[in-house]
Amino acid sequence: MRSAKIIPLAGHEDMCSECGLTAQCLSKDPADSDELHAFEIPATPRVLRRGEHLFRTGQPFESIIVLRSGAVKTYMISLGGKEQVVGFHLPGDLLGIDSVESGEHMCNAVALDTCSFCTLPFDKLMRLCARSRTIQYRLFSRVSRTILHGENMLLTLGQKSAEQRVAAFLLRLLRRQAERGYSTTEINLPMARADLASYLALAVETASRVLTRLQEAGVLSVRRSQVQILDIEALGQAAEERIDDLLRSDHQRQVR
Amino acid sequence: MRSAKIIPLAGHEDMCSECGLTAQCLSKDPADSDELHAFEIPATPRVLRRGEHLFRTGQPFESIIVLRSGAVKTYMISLGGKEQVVGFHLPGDLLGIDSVESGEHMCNAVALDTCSFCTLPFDKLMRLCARSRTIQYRLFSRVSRTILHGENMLLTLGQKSAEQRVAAFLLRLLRRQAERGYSTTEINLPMARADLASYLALAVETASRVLTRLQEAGVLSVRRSQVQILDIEALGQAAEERIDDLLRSDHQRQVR
DNA sequence: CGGGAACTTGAGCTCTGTCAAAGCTGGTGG
DNA sequence: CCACCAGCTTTGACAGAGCTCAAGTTCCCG
Repeated sequence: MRSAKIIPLAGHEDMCSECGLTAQCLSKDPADSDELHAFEIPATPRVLRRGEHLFRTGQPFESIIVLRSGAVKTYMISLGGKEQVVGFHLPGDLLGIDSVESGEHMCNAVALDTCSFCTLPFDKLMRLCARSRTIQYRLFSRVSRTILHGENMLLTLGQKSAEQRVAAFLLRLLRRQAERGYSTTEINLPMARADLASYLALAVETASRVLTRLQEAGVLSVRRSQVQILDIEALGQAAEERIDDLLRSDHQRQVR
Repeated sequence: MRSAKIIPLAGHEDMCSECGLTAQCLSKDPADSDELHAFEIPATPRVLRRGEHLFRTGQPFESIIVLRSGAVKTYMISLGGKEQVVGFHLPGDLLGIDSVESGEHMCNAVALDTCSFCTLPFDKLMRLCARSRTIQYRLFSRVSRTILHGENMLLTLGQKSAEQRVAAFLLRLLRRQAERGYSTTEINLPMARADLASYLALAVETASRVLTRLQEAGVLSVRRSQVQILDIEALGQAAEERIDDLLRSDHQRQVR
């Protein structure tokens, strides 16, 4: 096991205000950023490289983690010793909320590429919540979204075929990228096929074959981790999902 | 669609203090019960009969629901119009937290038998959280447990066979009954086979066959919704799960 | 007591998993 | 700078767990 050397990010004392993630993080309101600061939140941002762990099962849970850049996968080890991926996380995502009750981490989190993150000590966060309604509400919103996403995963695993699952997965990635202002035609899969497959409850070979099939059908073009979406409508059909305006072919962002 | 007639439970003005669920609900501390009261929480408990809905997809989300008795299933309808069960809920469980972000219910909740529940207006609950650290913490604990359970479901669906899933499901039910002080040898399945199967991402026929097979193996005895556990160790093996002391054959409760 | 819903059982088929092998690729060391 | 190697990915062949369709059986409720 590689040990996780956590590197403090130099030269950034006041990250929250210059984070660029404020819309993704706990509060949109700059005023709240001061509150975060007053509560000594966040601690100095850290950086990890690919393969290093943010935390492991059994370690004491003390802080919620806010991912600032990079990608992280969370996974559990079954009694049989096999790995099961339970989530992929992008900048702005919160990690660790599943461990509040037990007080120790219930899964493992590993960097899929170089990533940086803030740690919000949970007790401080709780105190802050009691003071700031905005932040309290944002936090519950996030948690609510997490639970909802889990329910949607159940629906996916319960009703969709291998092809539909992979297509739906790609759509979700695209949507998340769109929300963050990234490309809606190109995906750089940060995870290995095995991870993708595990997450979707498929065999690696099946996941691979599905991607090949989607490529042969002209829906997309894959080369290792590079995925070009050629026909988003077709991808939507393959997933049996509606594709929202965020992803429509003209790629116009809805402005309100 | 049957309309949900919500019947106020007569003759109970101060339910929280006589709820008997305090250990399951938001606070163990009787003092906090006063706080709940001071915030006009809960509203008058309600009763629903089998088949009636607590809420439906798209209805405005205003209150968290605490189930007091009976059993409830939550489900979503996929684009194809098929029903997907996403949860079964027992007394003490919280319903609706997945809908905070969107402001409207994202799934349906229906009573599997006669059940009673309290509604906690979410805004009042938020204000209460800001005042009582105990309740705030308990609420986050619950939410954390919910997320963790979702992750465990992913693990189950990703790695377990039909037989293992059914066995694991029964074990979980037993464990929940044990926590609530009910039998650890007998289960009265409140849901139809179809619901059970949907939840475990199986066909009805498969679920049925698995139960038959477990019966033939002498692990349990099924008759419609009545399940007698004959060999809990064998059930644990069938589920590939460790069985905790709560369920050990002597049925002694661990006292600390 | 009868009808319908829920459940079980059976037979056949298909999707996906498993096993095996070959192809790529990026990183490392000579 | 190039060659090699380990790990990741793809492809192929095959088998089997679980799904589908269909027909019984049981049970509940009116």
